Amino acid sequence: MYSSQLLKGTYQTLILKLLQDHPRMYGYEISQHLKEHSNGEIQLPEGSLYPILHKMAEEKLVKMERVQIGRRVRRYYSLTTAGVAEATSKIDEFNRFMNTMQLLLAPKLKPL
Amino acid sequence: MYSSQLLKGTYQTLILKLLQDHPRMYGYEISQHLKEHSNGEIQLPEGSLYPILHKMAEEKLVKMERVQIGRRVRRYYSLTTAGVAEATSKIDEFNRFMNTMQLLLAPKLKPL
DNA sequence: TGCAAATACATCGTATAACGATATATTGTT
DNA sequence: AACAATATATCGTTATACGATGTATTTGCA
Repeated sequence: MYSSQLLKGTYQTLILKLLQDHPRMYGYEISQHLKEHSNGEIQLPEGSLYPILHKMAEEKLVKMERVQIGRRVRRYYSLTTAGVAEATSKIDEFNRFMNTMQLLLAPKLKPL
Repeated sequence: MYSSQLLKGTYQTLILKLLQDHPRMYGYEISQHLKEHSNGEIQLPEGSLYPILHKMAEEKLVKMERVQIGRRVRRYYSLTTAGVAEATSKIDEFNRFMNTMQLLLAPKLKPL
């Protein structure tokens, strides 16, 4: 696991990216997907996941629909039009950010 | 400027990296260096900079020495032995983190 | 000469996130 | 029957960053 400090501010971007690539996902599915595709390095805890999802719904970046699965109600999230734009923008920003950081953290060549 | 969310948790790493590459630096110098070498994208505000520096001094990652410059006292910071180790470790962690993020945020190829 | 901008450091109060702990209920496995 | 996994939720605490603000010195230039 990376220090929680690093992850801060990236959760929303990661969730937007996942919803960009999938028509709809539910909370638990999102957390499992991140865990698996990061080799266990990113484990989004429930205490963080659900508040983020609720906030994004409030901001109209995602829409939620309840789907009855047996006796259980599952909450699916998908991107709104605003969410699609936000996803693109956040991912782009993160890529630029990574380029800058790579530049700044690149090993300094020892002078001859 | 990147959203402040993204920068959170990277300031300490950036400062450690700078001190790794320079024998000693003072606060204002650090903030100017970051600004210039990021094309203005990273502007570490004083309200963040000095508390971080004080905290790192408290944690014995850096040592501070006052140097008289004319009538002004300049505070130079340099890495301690523990700071050198911490720098290496933080930079390494950030690089691994970037690899993971690049993987997760890579554009998904459209299936044929 | 005078005044603005740059240099240099500092702190307080606020805002935002993230997270551990905890709770609830269902479903599948042993 | 008991336990693990599935699925969602919230409360209270902690960590961090930051805007605003304050002080003082030095440099540049009109």
